[in-house]
Amino acid sequence: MSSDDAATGDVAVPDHYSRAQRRIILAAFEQFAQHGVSATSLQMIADVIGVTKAAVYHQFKSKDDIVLAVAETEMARLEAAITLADAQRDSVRAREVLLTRVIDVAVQRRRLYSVMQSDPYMARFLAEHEPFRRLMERLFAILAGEDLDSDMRVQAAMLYSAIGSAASHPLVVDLDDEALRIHLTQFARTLFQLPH
Amino acid sequence: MSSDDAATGDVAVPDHYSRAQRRIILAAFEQFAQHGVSATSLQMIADVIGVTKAAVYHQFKSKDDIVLAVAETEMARLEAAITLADAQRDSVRAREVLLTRVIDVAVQRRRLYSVMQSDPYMARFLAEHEPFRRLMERLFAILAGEDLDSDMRVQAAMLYSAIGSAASHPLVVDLDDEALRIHLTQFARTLFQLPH
DNA sequence: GTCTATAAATGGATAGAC
DNA sequence: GTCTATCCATTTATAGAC
Repeated sequence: MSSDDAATGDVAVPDHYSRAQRRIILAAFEQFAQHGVSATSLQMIADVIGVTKAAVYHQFKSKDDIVLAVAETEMARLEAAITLADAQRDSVRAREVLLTRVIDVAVQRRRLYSVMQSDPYMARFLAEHEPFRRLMERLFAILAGEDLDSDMRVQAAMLYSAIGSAASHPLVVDLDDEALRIHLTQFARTLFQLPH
Repeated sequence: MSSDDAATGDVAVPDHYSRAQRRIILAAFEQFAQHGVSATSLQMIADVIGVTKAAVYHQFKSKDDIVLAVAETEMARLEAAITLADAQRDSVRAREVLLTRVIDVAVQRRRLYSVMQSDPYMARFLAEHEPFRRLMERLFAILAGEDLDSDMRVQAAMLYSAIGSAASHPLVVDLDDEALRIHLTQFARTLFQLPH
């Protein structure tokens, strides 16, 4: 049920995962964010849900499959933002919309988001994951505008990673969502008035 | 010998570590950068140096002690930058000097640097490490200027984490040091012309 | 300073009962 | 879908010889 989805906050978990799988995905993400992927054992995930390791293995045949499911879930949020941006009439508006959405996601997810961007295991995992690479291609293409200049793509990549790291910085945890959103927006807007 | 230090690039390794300990620190950092702290075992570190685990344990009594030594080594670079900045006559120059040095360190260290800023294990470790917290206090105080406004400290924290993440982004690995330095400098300068 | 050997715990993963 | 029980590899860490 979609009302159930909204309540548990797992709106973006792809349809093809069962209820049991979703509980694992959410618990895993929680632990990944707190301890990092490598330091999170299946036992820890099982403990959070209140089942045994074997029950977890019944839903996912390996730890990497759980990492993949977590990645897919988070990628779905980005995908939605990119698709919305692509639907805009001009590239300037597309960039505007994408930035707003990316900042929204970064604010809502905060520490969770940093797992995707900076966890060493996740980074390696995503680097070899084609769908993720394509997603980043699309994202940077929109942020860089029609500009084929490689400098702009570097700037876009820097901006994107900067948003993620700035949103999850310890000094920022005290800010409420609205304040953080304002800071990040100012941050991004300033950077895009680049004298290039 | 200092010529030896320069050759092996371990200039910043604090004096009180022996040659054997330095080799471990350098090897550990290498592995931390590649696999993350949690995913790096003492066996991996020992293999890089070509000794056994027991030899490593003879130099450091626990893995956390190695993490600490790595952190101290990297903090020494930051400390040098901050001390130099503090020696400037006015706060504007101090900020200028600090930014330049921080960017230098970020460029030189690149992927190594991301361990300090984004590795989940290291982040937890440093969060409870008083000397590191004091170092960050000093750094943000200089970046924020005399401005006691908490907004400026947030901006400073964002800028600092942004520099680190931007410097270690995959899309940036192809850039040579000079190009990266220019990008990061432009990045930082743009951000500090904030309309506040 | 380095080695072999080993302890004790935990990791990922599987078999088979309920 | 969940459980108990188990396997095997690897982990941190120590003891004691050279």
